[in-house]
Amino acid sequence: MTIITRFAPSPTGMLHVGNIRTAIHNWLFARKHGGRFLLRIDDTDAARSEEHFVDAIRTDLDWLGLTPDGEERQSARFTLYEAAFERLVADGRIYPCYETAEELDIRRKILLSRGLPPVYERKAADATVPAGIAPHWRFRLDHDAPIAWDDLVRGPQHFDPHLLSDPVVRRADGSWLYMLPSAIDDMDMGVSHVVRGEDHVSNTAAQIQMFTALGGAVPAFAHAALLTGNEGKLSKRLGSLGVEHFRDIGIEPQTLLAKLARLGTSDPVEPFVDAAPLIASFDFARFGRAPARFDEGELAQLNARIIHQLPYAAVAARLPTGMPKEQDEAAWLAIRANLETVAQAADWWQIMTGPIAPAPVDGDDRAFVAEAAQIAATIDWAADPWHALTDALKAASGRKGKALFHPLRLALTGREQGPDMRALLPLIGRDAAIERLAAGQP
RNA sequence: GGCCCCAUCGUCUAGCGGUUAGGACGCGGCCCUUUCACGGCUGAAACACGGGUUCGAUUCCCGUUGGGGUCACCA
Repeated sequence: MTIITRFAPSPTGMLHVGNIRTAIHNWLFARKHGGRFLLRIDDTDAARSEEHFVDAIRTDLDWLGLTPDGEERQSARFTLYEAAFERLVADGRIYPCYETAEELDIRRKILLSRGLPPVYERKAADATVPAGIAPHWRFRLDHDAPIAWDDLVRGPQHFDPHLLSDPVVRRADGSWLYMLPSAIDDMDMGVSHVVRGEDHVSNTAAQIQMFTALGGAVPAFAHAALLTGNEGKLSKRLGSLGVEHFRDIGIEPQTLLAKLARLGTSDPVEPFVDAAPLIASFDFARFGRAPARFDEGELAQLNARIIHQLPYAAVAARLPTGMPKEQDEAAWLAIRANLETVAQAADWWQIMTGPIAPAPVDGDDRAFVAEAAQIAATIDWAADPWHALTDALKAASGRKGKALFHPLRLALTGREQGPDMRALLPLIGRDAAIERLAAGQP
């Protein structure tokens, strides 16, 4: 059996952390089993769907490296829904309703205030049908068919249909609601595994009866526990954190992938630059059933660890210019361990290519730095100028340790700390180095 | 309120009756390093509470408390 998963966002907003995690789960599961990962744009709600969100979704998935193996759009599949709808109406599984939204709302509140589950109450078969009102339509749940499935994350699940409302599947104006088209599409697209968040479990209960009523096979389900914010609550912030935000603060796609693939599982979050180990270890059996906390601080630290490993090829296009081409890679390798974001490379690039502001060298060190400038002009710059320079200076000045190297670093880079000078000095270059040392006083 | 999940270090978790309660991230210390970072080693750090069951409960059962989800003409 071919594994087919789908990610089905509705283009009513940007993708956020929760969405992205669901997409990652679907992608990982399909990849692991050599299956197909499909993107389905759930845009049945014409009023709220916007085309630029569709583009944004594609762009975000692309940035994350979650390339879909196919794409569908619900707005292009209405005839399919129409046919199924008519069949279900003929079978008596879909029936017209005439209550107004206000009516239903009041009824719900009454039920709730009496401590009862706010479930939709069907009208008697002989109830009077109001004239001149276009009906909306509900799917009739089979109250005599207990609902059960073996969830890949949650284990055996059971639902009593009496506790569920007959879901509204179509509005009075003919527009579709999520529930039925989703089930139809999952069948039609051959989706074998529906992977989504825990907030969908009760939908699954109703949709299982739809699959059956439609005469199709019921797919497997995996409902992952949701994410919470730092405070342990499902924060609004979490819902607004999108790919764009992460990209803006310098988070790499690999970081998001590594974090979201493992958060809430029993596998440790590790700084994988490559997705292969994430794919190999992906298993719903390792998912916890309790909500997991998404922490931006932890994400930033993971990001740094990933950047420290990023090969030159992965960042070359984003690096600043100004470095001789043959030294570009060496420059990246020299500084990457000191970065938290790739954008910070610009600071070190400036230091390597100049110009830099004259460093505030202590009065005591000025003569020493001046001496360094003279020696720098005499050493061999081809091999290891840093050692050549410091060795010569050690002999000439008698200085050693911090007193020896600290004034040099300061004069050469303008900073107290940074990458290994041995790697940095050749990249700064002979002339610039001598100049900076000579100008070692403000 | 009904129904459904869940409850172990700060965080993510392993544990499936008898364990020095393990790992990862973070944190502290040490080492490496002529700085910082990286890396290596090491340390501190947890079974929500109350009843049962049992020779023995972190583990099984019930309850309490707490957290999450859901009960839309949103997805």
